[in-house]
Amino acid sequence: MATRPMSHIEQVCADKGMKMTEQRRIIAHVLSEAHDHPDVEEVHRRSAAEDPRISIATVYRTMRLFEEAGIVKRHEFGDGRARYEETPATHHDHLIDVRSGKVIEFHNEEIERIQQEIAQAHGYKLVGHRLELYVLPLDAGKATEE
Amino acid sequence: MATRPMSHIEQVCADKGMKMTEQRRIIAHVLSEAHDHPDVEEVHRRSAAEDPRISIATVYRTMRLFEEAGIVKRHEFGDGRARYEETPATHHDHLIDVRSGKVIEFHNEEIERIQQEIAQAHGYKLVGHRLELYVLPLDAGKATEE
DNA sequence: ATAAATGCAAACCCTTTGCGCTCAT
DNA sequence: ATGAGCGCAAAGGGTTTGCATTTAT
Repeated sequence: MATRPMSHIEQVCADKGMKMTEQRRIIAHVLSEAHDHPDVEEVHRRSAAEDPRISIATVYRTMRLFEEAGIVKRHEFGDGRARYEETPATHHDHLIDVRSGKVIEFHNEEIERIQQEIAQAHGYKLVGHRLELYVLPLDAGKATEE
Repeated sequence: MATRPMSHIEQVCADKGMKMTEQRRIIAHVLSEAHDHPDVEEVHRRSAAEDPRISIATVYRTMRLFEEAGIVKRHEFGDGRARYEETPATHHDHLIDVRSGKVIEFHNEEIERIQQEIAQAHGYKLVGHRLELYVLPLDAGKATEE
């Protein structure tokens, strides 16, 4: 109902000729605004805040749709549920503070290059990779497990 | 019953003073023999082949026990279930052929070093990482998705 | 008008767990 | 003997899905 400007993702969906329901519009907006890596429940929470007539099933279906369309990227940071971010223009990997759960993005050209080399050396073509660094604050050495 | 030689893992368990049931002995043996990355169901299948009186619940409990004791390493290669390998003496990462599911181990000192540097540059200490390369055979460029 | 999308609740998959029985120590 | 471990089946958490209803086109 609100005629707010089209979010980036909504624009992409429209360009792809997707049927744009109010639910999709809202989820697209939520994801476009997100600067973190929300899980489905969180996306649902934020979406429901904009319009309560939206079910978690729809969020699941839409995340899958968006993922398969390359609109969002799914991550599994080891906490059992999937986390999403809008497909980034520039590739990056993640550094996860295991104490706070905070996620920092980084990119390292050298690592990217070496990965390619490794794949090729084994007779393969690199089609994807996952690199996550699990870390603890330097100033908090001992108090935690693992 | 069979007085076969102690598997490596069984030895480690014994050294740690664990109560060694026949089930644990068998699971330890299965894992010690495995040269792949079996999931729980597969570990159960192989264990049950040695002795059918072993439940999947016990396998789950034992995998968790072994993992927490540092005896095995758990991996999540993106297919939804956990996969295990005996904790390797020398650290390595994985290269996964997305077509066949084949897993190849590799190690690259340069990447390891850069990871440390990245963590430190962000004010963190690296406590773990996950690096997986998803690949396709060089000679099979187009027939598959993703 | 009509096929696609939604909401609801049931089902699924992997994993964990409560409980009474069994077994290693 | 006795507490840890086991099997069973039920429960849990995240995710998917069948079906009747709603909605974008």
